[in-house]
Amino acid sequence: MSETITRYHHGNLRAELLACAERKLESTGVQGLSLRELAREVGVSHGAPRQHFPDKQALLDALAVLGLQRLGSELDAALGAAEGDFADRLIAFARAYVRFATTHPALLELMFARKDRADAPELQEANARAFAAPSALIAAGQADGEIDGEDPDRVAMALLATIQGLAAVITGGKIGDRPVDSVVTGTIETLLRGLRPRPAA
Amino acid sequence: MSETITRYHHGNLRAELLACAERKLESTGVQGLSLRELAREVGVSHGAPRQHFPDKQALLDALAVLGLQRLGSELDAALGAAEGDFADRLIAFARAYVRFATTHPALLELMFARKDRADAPELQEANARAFAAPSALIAAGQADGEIDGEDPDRVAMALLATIQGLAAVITGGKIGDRPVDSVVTGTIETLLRGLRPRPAA
DNA sequence: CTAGAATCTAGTCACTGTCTAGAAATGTAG
DNA sequence: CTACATTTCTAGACAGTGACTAGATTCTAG
Repeated sequence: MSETITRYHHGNLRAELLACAERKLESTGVQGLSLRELAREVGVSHGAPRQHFPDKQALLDALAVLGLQRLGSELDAALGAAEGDFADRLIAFARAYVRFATTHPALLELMFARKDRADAPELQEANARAFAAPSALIAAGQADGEIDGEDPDRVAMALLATIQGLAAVITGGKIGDRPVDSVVTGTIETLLRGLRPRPAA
Repeated sequence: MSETITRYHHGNLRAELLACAERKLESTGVQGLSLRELAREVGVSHGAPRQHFPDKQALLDALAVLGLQRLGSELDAALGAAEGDFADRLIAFARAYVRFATTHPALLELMFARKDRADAPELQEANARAFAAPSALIAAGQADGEIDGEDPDRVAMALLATIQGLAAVITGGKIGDRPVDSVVTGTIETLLRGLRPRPAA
């Protein structure tokens, strides 16, 4: 912004690398992300990124953490602004999640890429933090009797799985020309109807 | 087996490359798949694979097609052996799908690699063929009134999305120590309960 | 038997991620 | 202000990769 002068010490290489990487990620995918090209675009030698990320995977992990933080913020905002009953709030959450998934598909892929990754605790922590509000919402719904009891977090898992699957189907382009929001709303309503306790069979 | 003699012409390089690639895929993931290493393991020069696959992506596409064919076979077998009512058959399908997804996670990732890939029509054809039987099952369920009408293939999409999401959640390791089959069964039953037409609200 | 096509080898190129040594800038006592 | 230590960046090197090319070898029609 204010300083276009190329100093020897860049100043905030780490942040700019991450920003540039995220920009590139959405356009070229994970495959087309090169540390050297990144360094070139930021205007720094090819070995410079190593000072801030010991590994390419470290850069990707940092990107994933950033993505989880942003996703968490958007989910929090959506749930904070949501009004109405339990179903309305749950649908608001689903919509926000799907919106993020369709807006940043490559980032999402990165965020949920590797399975265990026990070597990256900060990733799991960021993950838990991002889904704190939705988890609380579902727990509250169960406490209020909006959801059939049984195994409490098994139904939570079913809900999250469905929303995740919706996002995957939509980003996969298998939705055709249907409006996204109505598909998401309809699916969640259907699932909720099956989850709601019913007086008699 | 019968011929360990290394002839100049390998005989069936293409098939063996695919087999070796699929073996490697499950152990190292897509990232750790190298054309040169593949050629080395099969005992052939590094340029040989190019005769059968003009591109690395072509090799990956062929792998995906093979995977879709195998998935289709397993789904057909599961649905063919399934007995009982609509719900039982649908659950059989879901279980077979999840079993495949958990057994070959890297292959599945390849099969549904998020891209339009309009340049690979054989992939889309293989995809349609693999899901022919499940689609027919769902359509039959709708025709028999087992499923609430509305938009016919919107509910089909919801079902597929849920199953796909279940597979993603399970391969992601977020299932804990719960038994896979009961989670799958429970989720599908819940979803079906919501889909079934009910007399009154 | 003999062209011609199919198949494989070997060499090359640009590119990548990682590693190393050292230069340049910054920070910190004295 | 000076001298030293640390951080940050540069530059060069290395093995490995995917892609391309020319040419050797084998198979297969005619």
